Amino acid sequence: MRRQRRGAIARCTAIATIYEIASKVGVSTATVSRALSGGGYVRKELREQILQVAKAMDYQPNSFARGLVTRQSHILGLIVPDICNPFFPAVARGVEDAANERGYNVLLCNTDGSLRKENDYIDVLRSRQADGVIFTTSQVSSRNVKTLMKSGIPVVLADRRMDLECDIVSADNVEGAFQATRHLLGLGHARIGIITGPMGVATSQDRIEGYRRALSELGIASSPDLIREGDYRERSGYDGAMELIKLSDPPTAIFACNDLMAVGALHALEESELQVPGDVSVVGYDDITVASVARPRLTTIAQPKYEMGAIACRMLIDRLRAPGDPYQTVMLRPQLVLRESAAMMKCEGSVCNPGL
Amino acid sequence: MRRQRRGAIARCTAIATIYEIASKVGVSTATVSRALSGGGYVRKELREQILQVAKAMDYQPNSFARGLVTRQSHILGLIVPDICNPFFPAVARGVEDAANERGYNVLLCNTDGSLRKENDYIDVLRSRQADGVIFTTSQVSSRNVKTLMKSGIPVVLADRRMDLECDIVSADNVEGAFQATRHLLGLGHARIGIITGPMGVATSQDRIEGYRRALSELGIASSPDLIREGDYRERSGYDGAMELIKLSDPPTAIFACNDLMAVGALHALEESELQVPGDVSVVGYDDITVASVARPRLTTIAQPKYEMGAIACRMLIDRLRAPGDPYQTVMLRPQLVLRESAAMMKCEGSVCNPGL
DNA sequence: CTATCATATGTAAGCGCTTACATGCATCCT
DNA sequence: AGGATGCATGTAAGCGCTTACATATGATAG
Repeated sequence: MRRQRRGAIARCTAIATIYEIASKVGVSTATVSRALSGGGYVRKELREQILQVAKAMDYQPNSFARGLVTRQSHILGLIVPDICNPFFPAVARGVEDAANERGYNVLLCNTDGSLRKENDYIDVLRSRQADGVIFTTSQVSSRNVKTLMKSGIPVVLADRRMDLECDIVSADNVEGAFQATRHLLGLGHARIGIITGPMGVATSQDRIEGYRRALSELGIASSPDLIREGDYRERSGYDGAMELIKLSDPPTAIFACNDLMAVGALHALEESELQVPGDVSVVGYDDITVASVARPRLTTIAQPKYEMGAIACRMLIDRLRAPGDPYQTVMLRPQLVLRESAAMMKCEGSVCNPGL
Repeated sequence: MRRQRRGAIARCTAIATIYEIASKVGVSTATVSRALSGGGYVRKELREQILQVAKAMDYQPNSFARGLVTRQSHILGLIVPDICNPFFPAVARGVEDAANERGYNVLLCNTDGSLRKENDYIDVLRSRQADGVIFTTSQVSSRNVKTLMKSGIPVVLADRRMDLECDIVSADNVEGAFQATRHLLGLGHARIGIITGPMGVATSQDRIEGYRRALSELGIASSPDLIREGDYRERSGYDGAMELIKLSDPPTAIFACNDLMAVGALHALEESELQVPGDVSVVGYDDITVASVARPRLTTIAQPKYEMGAIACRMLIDRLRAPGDPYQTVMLRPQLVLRESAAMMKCEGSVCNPGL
């Protein structure tokens, strides 16, 4: 006993189907489908008539039905720790713009760095047949990435490394930290403190590496008491700076591994009545909005956030077309942004370090 | 000639289907479906066995197939002008958290205030059978909202009004501006400049209204030359402030209708070597991150951004269950955040305005 | 003049799932 | 005993779409 087709019942609120178009035009659904998709043979006038009727009915293809047969969702998952973290909106924007250009949509997934939430979202994305996933989270569980890839869902890692072969786009953190440190060295600073991100995270390691490399290039050994571990939050920048300036031989410059911590450092110095950049120079990392609002304005390393998102997204979509191609790593160049928080070291009568 | 079922061909990379579970357990797909969904009768041990097998196969229901028959996508569209605008990440986060709690996912739609992009996204959302849509855009075309509602897709407006019956959640902009202005009045300021948002937008109108109301409560007429139209961007705050201080009888306080413009005003005053709050007090609106980073820290009106998103989302989901219920408007209370950019007016020998 | 081919359209299967309906069995009531 | 009821399971239709295949027609080639 056949149930009646929905098309037969007038459901004025719902969206029209190709059945309705077909019956109105007097052709089969196959022809309508061909006319709408542009594939296959359809007489020119017929196609135009169909298009016109579809438009008149305000037709929109049901993407569930379409996805079910084509096995493509045109959905991309974007996994971020927290969109409220000022670093990510620009990345997300880059992803979205690139996705839209190619007819994809973005499902936003905030994980708060929680593995549980990440796992849940992986299930959601598999269930929704996401065509691909972009990870920007700091601690990717490689298990989840593997699960996705095993399910046939390609993955791109943005600003992240892993013990796993896959596509990666990243801003060169070693290079960025190197630039920041060399800039300070060039201004005559020799004792440069660093407030790092969490040691467990690859980006943190890279930035420390860049810092070390710049120092050693000038034959300066990096002293452990000048290195403070932070957690990328303002408070830890404040604390780190406080510790550094209380050292018996305090640094004349501080490199904070992100802007939020740099702002914290600025506050600590302000409270301690140290002038920035008069007494202590400060350099940040990321170039988020607050960097140009803080007083003094932060000299910082700009990351191409938007581009990172856009490129990650394009890599992902390219990968969909060429699943077999070798994995790529795209390294973007961070850029030093000169503002007022870093300046030439004061020479108090004694010898200045030679500039770079 | 029947095509072979996919289930028959081993496709190790793809996700298992209920057919595979059914055949492994030796029951029909209907029973599997019932076991997984929890509806209908299934013997207890059988259900457990099915659940176990599903787990072992790492099964995830195909949401396309499911959506096709249930006519529910569990997708909510979130339309924002630009997620990079610091106001929106928190709203988005609120939406997402509330959505997740109830098993919904969020499709992020940046429109840049462009009607074309908005139209495109409306089509996408209809095509994807979105269960509901949240608008946070400043200029909603009521046509699009109507289109959605006609397609049976409920809509909630966040921080927005319209010439249309629908659910609305909003922070009371009249009240917020009133509080800001009254605070300045209370500090002894009588000449208070205002830098508004674009006049075409309802929120701007409301904030002007609040400003006027606070002034008239003390019998002060609002003078047109103290009102400058801005566009919610930093630059226009700078320009507006510059114009205001060049007045023959310049204001002793400036109320900028958002923090970005307030920061712009701060820069203008700094450049003009006017002390804030010594010479001029400044109050902003929104309480975005920069408000607490700017020097002096901005006294501002905090909007419950996260709550606005979360409540909008909950209203939307409630509406899905009760399509017939009368429309609601939820008004949230903005809150004055006291920082350092506004202070008691200097009394230069002459008469002070009486505090409030 | 028939074989070949490009064009144009229809038929119907099937994507993976839910669910109305049918069926079967045990239990319980009158 | 016969019917009603609750539980457990199976059968198969159908959600709206794409697409392989069948079919038909006119044009072109040999």
